[in-house]
Amino acid sequence: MPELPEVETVRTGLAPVMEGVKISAAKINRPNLRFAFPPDFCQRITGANVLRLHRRAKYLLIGLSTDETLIAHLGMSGRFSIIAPGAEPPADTNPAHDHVIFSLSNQHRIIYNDPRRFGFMDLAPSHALEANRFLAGLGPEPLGNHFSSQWLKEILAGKSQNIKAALLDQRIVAGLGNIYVCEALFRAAIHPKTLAKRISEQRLDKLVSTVRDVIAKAIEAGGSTLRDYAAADGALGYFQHRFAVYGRENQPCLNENCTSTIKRIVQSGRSSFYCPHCQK
DNA sequence: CGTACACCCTGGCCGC
DNA sequence: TGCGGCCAGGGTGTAC
Repeated sequence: MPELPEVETVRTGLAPVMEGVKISAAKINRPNLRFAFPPDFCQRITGANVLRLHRRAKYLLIGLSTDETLIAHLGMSGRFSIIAPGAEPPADTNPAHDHVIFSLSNQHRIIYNDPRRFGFMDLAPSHALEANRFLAGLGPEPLGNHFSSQWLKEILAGKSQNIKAALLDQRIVAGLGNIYVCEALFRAAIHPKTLAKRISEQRLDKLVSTVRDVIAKAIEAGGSTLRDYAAADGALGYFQHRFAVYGRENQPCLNENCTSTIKRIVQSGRSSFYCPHCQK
């Protein structure tokens, strides 16, 4: 489900309820999501105080007073819900998929629900997070200073990949998914099939700024709600209303003076949406 | 080595 | 209304 803006929205929703609060109990309802939970998962987090919530790429990072960090990935359909004291879980989630339940010392519960179970959780030492198998090797954050046209030029050299696949590669830039790659390429007027290493530095500059812009705007909008995504407080994102190409096959291109319609092709097994007239 | 593809899983939607 | 087929925001392991 969630790409970087959705995970960031989840983080800002969970932080006020979790930060500075003790995890009084934890329960997992199945031994594994996508992967097995780390050994003694519940035992290791029970009694810990939550320090700060962070995010890296599409990973939610929950720093604990035990000097361990809980790493959570929401896969395609993962959702955290905050249940206030006496309140009921959201009616639109199937309780059969409530896989992890955290009980907090402030009487709130946090439920992790994930029908497809593509999400997963891990624990890693907070002082050596970058060595964790999921976090090691991630590329720069799209909103950070290390993501630049110089970096792209460097890392794309020698690769024979189209730009769509390159931007989905988390080692090249961390946190983009199918939606925001499609949107960024449209705004940068780059055809998704373009061989990445052949894009000029000037066009890479434009691409870097459109990636930054689309991600920043999506975070401001609270992410995109397509099917079941909602922030932890239940709020719906609304960036989906600003999609220029994603999910708009056969609909008119929104650029002024363009009479073309949006096309859909499949690249590396996923849909790419683009305007054949505006993106070269 | 890099790239391509199958696969993990459920649910919603579409067409018949 | 029921059912099969297709599609979905991701990441990994394996095969070339």
